[in-house]
Amino acid sequence: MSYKDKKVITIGIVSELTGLSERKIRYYEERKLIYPDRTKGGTRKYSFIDVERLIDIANKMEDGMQTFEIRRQEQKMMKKKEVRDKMLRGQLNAAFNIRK
Amino acid sequence: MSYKDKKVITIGIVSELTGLSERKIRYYEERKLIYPDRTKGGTRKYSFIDVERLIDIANKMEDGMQTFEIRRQEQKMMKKKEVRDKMLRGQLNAAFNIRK
DNA sequence: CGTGTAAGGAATTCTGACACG
DNA sequence: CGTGTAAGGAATTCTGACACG
Repeated sequence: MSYKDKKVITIGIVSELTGLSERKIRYYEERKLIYPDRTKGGTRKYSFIDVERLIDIANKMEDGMQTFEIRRQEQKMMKKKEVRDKMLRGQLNAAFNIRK
Repeated sequence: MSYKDKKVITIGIVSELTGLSERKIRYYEERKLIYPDRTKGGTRKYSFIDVERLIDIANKMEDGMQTFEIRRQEQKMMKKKEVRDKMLRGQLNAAFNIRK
């Protein structure tokens, strides 16, 4: 796992990096669009990938998309990816079995 | 500038990442071994490179090296790098002048 | 639905100092 | 010299709620 995925940034910095208010950032979490980690004390911690994702979310919100639509769109992408990966694995297995 | 160089991590997280006490981390700054940024409020912000550097410092401290030695050693490395870069630039210029 | 804001409290960080060795 | 700690204050973050639309 690279530095991009390490959850180490507090919400104030994320707010500066993205230009989004802390209120918005917390709200997008409430709407299951983002999943920060927490310190023992309860402070949120984000990764650079989260920051990139928030910027992406912000763009879609500007385009008039609603949070549930963004979430659904994301789930579709994940589904597509899963199917693609499953097929790829199937082909790899087939290729190996042929050799046996 | 990559994510590694972005100063976005607060001292508590850096402490967890490096295993060093906050006291030590602040002390190494006082000794000019590390240079965090600050928020408007005065809270320190570190980069992943700073974290790597702190781990390096910790190792040298364990080896019994003193802070001023670590600083001096670092300055020597920088000096070497400067000379190397200067020579490289000189050769590049020479190569271009030949073509003219 | 998405977001601003005031409210009160808790977690985090800051500095300067004293201590020990 | 390097580091722990108690002290007091300031900056940061948290949650739940009310407001508007």
